[in-house]
Parts: sequence; C-alpha cells; structure tokens
Amino acid sequence: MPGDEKEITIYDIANKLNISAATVSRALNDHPRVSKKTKKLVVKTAADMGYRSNSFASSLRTKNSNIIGLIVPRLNSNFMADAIAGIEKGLSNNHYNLIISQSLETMKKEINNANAMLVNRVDGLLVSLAYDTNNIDHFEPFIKRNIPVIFFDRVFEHDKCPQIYIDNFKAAYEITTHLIKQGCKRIVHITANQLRKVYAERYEGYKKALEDNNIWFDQDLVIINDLSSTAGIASAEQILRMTMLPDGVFSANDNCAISCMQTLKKQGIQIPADIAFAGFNNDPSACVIEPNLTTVNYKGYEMGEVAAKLMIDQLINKNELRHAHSLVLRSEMIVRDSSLRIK
Amino acid sequence: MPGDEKEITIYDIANKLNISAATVSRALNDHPRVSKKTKKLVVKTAADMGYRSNSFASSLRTKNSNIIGLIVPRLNSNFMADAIAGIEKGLSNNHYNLIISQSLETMKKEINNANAMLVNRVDGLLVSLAYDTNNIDHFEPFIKRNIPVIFFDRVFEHDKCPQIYIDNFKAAYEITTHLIKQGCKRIVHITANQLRKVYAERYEGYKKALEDNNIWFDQDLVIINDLSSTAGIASAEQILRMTMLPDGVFSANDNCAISCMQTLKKQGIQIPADIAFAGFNNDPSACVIEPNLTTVNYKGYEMGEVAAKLMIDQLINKNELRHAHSLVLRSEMIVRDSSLRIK
DNA sequence: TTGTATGCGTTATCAG
DNA sequence: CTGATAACGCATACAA
Repeated sequence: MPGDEKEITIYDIANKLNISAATVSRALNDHPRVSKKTKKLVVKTAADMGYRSNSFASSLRTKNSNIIGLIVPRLNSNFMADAIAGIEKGLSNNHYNLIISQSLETMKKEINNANAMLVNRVDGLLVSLAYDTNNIDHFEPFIKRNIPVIFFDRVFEHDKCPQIYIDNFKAAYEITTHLIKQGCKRIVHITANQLRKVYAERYEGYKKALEDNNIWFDQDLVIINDLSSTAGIASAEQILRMTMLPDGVFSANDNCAISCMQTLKKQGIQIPADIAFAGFNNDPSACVIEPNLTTVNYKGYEMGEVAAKLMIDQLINKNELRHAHSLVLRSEMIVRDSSLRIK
Repeated sequence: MPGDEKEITIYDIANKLNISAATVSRALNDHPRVSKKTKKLVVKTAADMGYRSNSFASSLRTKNSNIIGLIVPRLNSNFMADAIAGIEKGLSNNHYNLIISQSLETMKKEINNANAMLVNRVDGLLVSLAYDTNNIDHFEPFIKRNIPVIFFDRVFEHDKCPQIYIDNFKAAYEITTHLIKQGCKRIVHITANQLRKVYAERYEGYKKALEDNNIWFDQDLVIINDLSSTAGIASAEQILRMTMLPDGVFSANDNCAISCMQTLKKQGIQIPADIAFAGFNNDPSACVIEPNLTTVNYKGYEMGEVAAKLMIDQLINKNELRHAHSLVLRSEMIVRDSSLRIK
C-alpha cells in the first residue's frame, strides 16, 4: 500500500553517505562552511532518495513558518481578487507562502481568523478589515510578539501597524468636483458604514467639494447601505421617490453605481443628461455599462504587490526600529461618458 | 522590548497547576479521559497565561498540518474568486486552513507550487490546472503518500484523483442548439487551448450540435486564442474580415464574448439581429452588457464548497478504499437578449 | 483519571 | 570543513 513507506530524513541521507546529519542539514541549507563537493553530493542523493524537508521540525527549531496570513472581508470581489493575486506574486517570489481567510464582513469571524493565524504561527499578517470592526484588540497578540501586522485598503490607525491605502478623500473630492463642473448641483452620495475609513474619507471628500463650490450639503442626498447590487437597486428606487430628482450620483463603489444606473435607465432616466454618474474602483463592468462609468482607478494588484513588499521588508529588517511607515498609493480619476455632459 | 518574552508552553501551565504536561495536553485537546474539572481549570489557566498551542510541535508529532493546498491558474477571475470563497468557507468550517498559490497559467510555475505544497506538508491538495499542463507527474509525490489530490474545473484524468466539473459538452451542445433554433446557420466558436478538457469538450458540444442539425462544420469559423478581453477584440476583427459574416458567435467564456460584442457593436453590427451571441460563465458583466448576454451559469462558489466537502470526506475516511469518485455539477443555460431573435 | 518517558526531524552550539 | 549532542513543544504508549 502506498503512503506507508517511511519518509526519508536527513539521517537516512547521512547514513547512506557515511556523513553526519548535521552536515546533511547544512548542505541542504547551502551553508557556507560546507564543501562544494559534499553539497552537490548531498543534494543529489536527497533528490534520488525522494527526500522532502520536514517543515514542521524545521519550523519548530527556527520558530519561523515562512507563512504569511491574510485576512480579508471577502475573497470574491474584483478588487480583492486582484490584491490577492498581487500579494501571492510578491510573497512567492520571496519564498513565502500565503494562508488566507475571509471574515465575511463580520468582526466575529475576523477574530476567529486572527486566532487561527496565531496558532498557525504565521510570520506576518496582512489585513483588510471587516465592515463592522471597531477595534483591533484581536491583533494585539501579534503585535506583542513582534509579528508584523500590515493593514491595506480597509485600514486602522495603530502606531505599530503600517497602512497601505489610497487618498480616498482626494479621489472623492476630485470626482465630486468633476461632477460639479459638469453642471451637477444636487449630487447624491451612496456610501457605506462610516466605521470604515475608506468610506468616511470619501464622504468627507464629497462634502468638502460641495463646500468649496458653494453647494449646500443636504443630508437627504446621502444614502448609506452596503454598496451591493441589491443596494444599488434600492438606492435607485429611493432616488426616484425624491421630490426633486438629483442631477448627479457619486457612488462609493462601481458595483452599486452600475445596478443603480441600470434601474434608473429602465425608468427612462437619461444618463448623463438627467443624472450624471460616477463610481469608484474601476471594475471591469465599468467599461461595459452604457454609458461607460466615470470612476476612480484603484488597482488592487499593485496594492497587493506593495503590501507583500512591505511585509518582506519588515521580516528581513527584524531588528531595526520598526516605525509604522504608511504608504499612500496613487489613484486616478477616469472620466467616461456617464458623467460627460460637456463634450 | 516586546516579543522577547518567552512563549508559554504546556509545561509552564503544568508547573503552575502542579499537574503533568501530559494532562495539560490532553485537557487542551478535550481528551475524554480527563476530568471536567481539570479540563476547565487548564483551559482557563492557558487563556490567562496567554498560551498558544505550538502547531509546529503538534504537527511534528501528529504528522498532520491541518492545511489544505490550493493551486489555481489565476486568483483574479470571477469564477476563481467565487470558487476560492466557497473552498475557504467549506474548509474553515471544518477547522482546516487554506494555503494558496497561482500557476499563472504555466506548467512550470505549477510544478514549483506543487513542490512548495509538498514541503509545506499540506494534508490535501485542490488543483485547477494551468493552460499548458500536459501531464501531472508533479502531483505523483502526493498520490504516492496518500495525500488526496482533487481536481476541479480544469481537471485531469487519474484513477486516484477525484474530479469536480460540469458537463461542458452538454452545456455547449445546448447553447449551440439554442443559437441554431434562433436561426443561426454560420456560428463562430471562440475557444482556447484544447489541452484543457473544459475547452475541448465545449468544442465537441458545439460540433455535435451542428452535426445533429445538419449544419456543415467549418473549421474557418473556429477561433482559438486565450479568451482574454484583448483576444475578444482580435476575434471581432477577424470576424469582420470574413468574406461572409457569421450570424452567431458562441464564445467559451463571457469575458471574451463581451469585448468581442463591444467591438462589433462599434462597427455597426446589430446584436442579435445580425449576429446572435452566447458566452459561458455568467460573469457579472453578462447582465451589464447591452443586450444582456446569453450564457451558461456555472457557479464557482458551489463548486468550491463541493470541492472542500469532498476533501474533508477524503481526509476523514482515510482508511476507506479511496476510489476516485468524480462529481458532475449542474449548470444551466441562461437565455438573455443577446441571442433572442424570436421573442 | 493522571503521570512518566520517549521520539517526531530539524538546526544550533560547541568541539574538533 | 565536519561531527556529536542537545534542544524545540507536543502527543502518545505504557504504567500506575
């Protein structure tokens, strides 16, 4: 029966070659003080014998797992899938492995995930926070142990944890200003839970743009939901019920913007003539909807790569004073037909 | 300085409580032959002392990592993101962790990934194959060690490896037949590398549907590319150069179908009147493109859940005769306006 | 129900 | 450059 054969260990290799296990270990780890000849011989014999290093034993000794943990709200969004792809690339290039879990937007599961990561002894943790996370005590055990915790996108302020994000305030300010320049005076803003800094900052950017253009901020024009497709439909219905229709909509994500647009279009609303639209994220569908959606390009892949790079840096420079230097990535407004009244 | 404090072990707990480490170990693992009282005391003390189990030591003893490996071509596609979300849910419910990597569609990287998984001692492996993988020798080390290897979506025939997929032949047959019923007689098929069974079978389904409806199969109507958006544009250009335009297009994925449609629309082609369209996958954008795209609904999330479930079954029933029972999941054609000529 | 003793496979220390 | 030896922290066989 297969699977019952004994696994080869460095002792087996040592016996076969009449050298010590210590030398075998050193040879396999490319230790400088082993002769080229021995190294070559050991590596070859190991391969021949079907040896595979036992990472459990190795990790037990070295106290390193070479595994990075990742906790995200959802794995299946365009942005997150891109981010993970970028992270995986960055880590695997440095021979780190990635273990992933999703909080499904609840702090409760996020705490469970964090504990699992702790037990799995990840060497570092990358986190994008759940919808309702209001404190990060569950990451303290990592911080206490000097295990780097890095937040990206959905970040949290902590002087030991670097953050990677884009300037959401600025991006929202720009895109709102753009709508105003296109003649919009009553702009609806669709956003989510203000606990998440990304949404709070976009909201602030929206408000500031109104203010700077002498447009009265009207709380009734702000719709707060979960930015899902379903929420987009509901938002459209809410808009249609307004006594005075808005002439612009800035949604905090594309997903919601698109389903909102579709619903309004079905009711005969002309876009951008009646209502100009802007989203956020530059999802693939933004180039499919008609008219194409003006949005903020915000590439997850790059953010993932950067997060991985920062993590590697932290792990390599373990002894250096680790100040939480944060990174603000570029984002850019992409103007498409959904907001272009003046051509 | 933080991080320098010694980690608590079961010995520390044992000392504190004046019991043996063995009892602590048993108590923490909820072993039946430990008194309720001791268990409770141990668990509480462990928590108070900030103990975390050392998975390295534990794994070294038990030879189980409680980690499942996942190798996929790309992490960032709608289908794969959904599948991974389903897998993660299924595994985490059973206290398994998930370690992921992407082959970026090359067999070379897939082999590297497999080796990394081997060294990481995953308890099982879930695989969706790269574009050009033409043999699976790199998974033999797992099979030899009785580590379950399960293929999903992009599968490979092996009598020890269960497969999870949909009936691609049937789905393609149905959707092609649908196009024919809508009056199409010259149907282009856009597909990918025939090494991958999914595409080969969709191709076969297409051919069989033509045959059964007495439509001559024309090799010139078959376009083989990588099904990317870029490839969709190129396909449209190729179609426009055809001396006689086709009256239908069946693309092996939505992504390519959509960019192809967009390009043709820009050239004034009416859809579905001039050319009827059908895709595969039911990506979110299929409901955004105008007209909405007829496609095959093929939910990744469910496939992921099923893959996780099958893996758990294999791991639990370790001793049972493990015959590679494969699973064929449901898929369904969704008819939308892109193919509806007869209303 | 609890304790004792041992080994899992590696790496680091020390000695040569 | 190489060898002997001692941990790393846990789980289990066996003994009590």
